Amino acid sequence: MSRKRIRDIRNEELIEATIVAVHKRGYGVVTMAEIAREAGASAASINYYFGSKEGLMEATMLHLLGKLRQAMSAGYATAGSPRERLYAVMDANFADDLYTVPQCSIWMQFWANAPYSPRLSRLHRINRARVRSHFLAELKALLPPQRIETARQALQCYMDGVWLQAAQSEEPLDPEAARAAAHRVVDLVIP
Amino acid sequence: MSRKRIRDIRNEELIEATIVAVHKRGYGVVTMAEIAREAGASAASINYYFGSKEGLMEATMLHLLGKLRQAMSAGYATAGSPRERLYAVMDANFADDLYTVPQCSIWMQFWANAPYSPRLSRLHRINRARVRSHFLAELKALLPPQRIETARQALQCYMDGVWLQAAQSEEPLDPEAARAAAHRVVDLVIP
DNA sequence: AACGATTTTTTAAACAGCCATTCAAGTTTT
DNA sequence: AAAACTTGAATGGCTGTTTAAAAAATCGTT
Repeated sequence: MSRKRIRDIRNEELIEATIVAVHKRGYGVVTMAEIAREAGASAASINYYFGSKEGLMEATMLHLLGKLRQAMSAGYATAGSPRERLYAVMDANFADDLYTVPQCSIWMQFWANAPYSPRLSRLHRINRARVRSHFLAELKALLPPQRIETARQALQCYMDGVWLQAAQSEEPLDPEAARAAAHRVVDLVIP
Repeated sequence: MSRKRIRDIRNEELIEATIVAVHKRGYGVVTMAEIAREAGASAASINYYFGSKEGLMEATMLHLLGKLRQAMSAGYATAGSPRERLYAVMDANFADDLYTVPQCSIWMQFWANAPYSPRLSRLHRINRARVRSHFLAELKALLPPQRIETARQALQCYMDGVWLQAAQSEEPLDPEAARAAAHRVVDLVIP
């Protein structure tokens, strides 16, 4: 039992440290030593747990993807209509514990590096397809078929674009305002 | 005269090589030697012309930003109404000679690295502010004040989001289709 | 047109530094 | 005692930049 526990604790600590360190220095530039220092551990122990730097990055993204998926599922449970479920998708993306500068920063680094790492690009494809199918399912109930694809593109690209901008921000973000803005965009696209 | 010429030729060659090499390998990973090989030159000559790797990157982005600004100006000249000028902004972003995988790829790398380089983040701020003011100027003529900001965000984030997606593409892009889709999004936002 | 002098361009080699990963030798936990 | 965990130090390799010297281009003068 605690054999599992200690490993899980270290994993989480190291992943949190990775998020902070990558945010501070950038994915391509950050070193194992910096991440280790951030976690109060040694570079060697990271390899002990994750095998390599790439393994650590994959685990970190897996962690964030999990959080996002979970937030989305939670929102879906309480939404009662297609439009509310669209709101829920947006709310999940701009949830208080996801829409922060360091995390948007990581996402940005993730996007930028996905084309050069099969493991990362696999995660990227899976996540994008999932979000896409969520959008399509709800839009089908709200729009005539010939307008669905344009609306989906507008909404999905909007979400990406907001994160992209957020990653550049030098001040803390305002998740509540982001959710309100996202709702207005949904209303703009689905009158 | 030809004293200037040779320098300009090398500059352009090296910048083109940078675009290709960064697209192939990623900003943070690409080496001076790889860029040099792509250009058929030596790493030392890059430093001779650009002073450093960061100087080369800045020059490369300056080059792309110039192309974008030029495309936008050209479109503005022939547009006769606010809506057509909005189309023109979109058309510039998805112009045949800008909306290609390698260039979207570079833009992605640019975005990801801007927060860590004062020189790059300066360029980023300038470009974003310029696009923003173009949008605002046209939207002012088309929408009541309280709806302008939401529409601007929707359009600007859409543009960023499409490029972000394009950078992940493994096939050549279809600029004409992208322009048509962008026009539909404009029509969606400005009925 | 020719030619030596001067400036500009090119690069091979040297330099100095940094990095991810491994490993052996410890420490802690079970 | 055995297994799990931790790390300092060593390894091997790669990087951007500088330097010095050669090659090419340009220029002033005849």
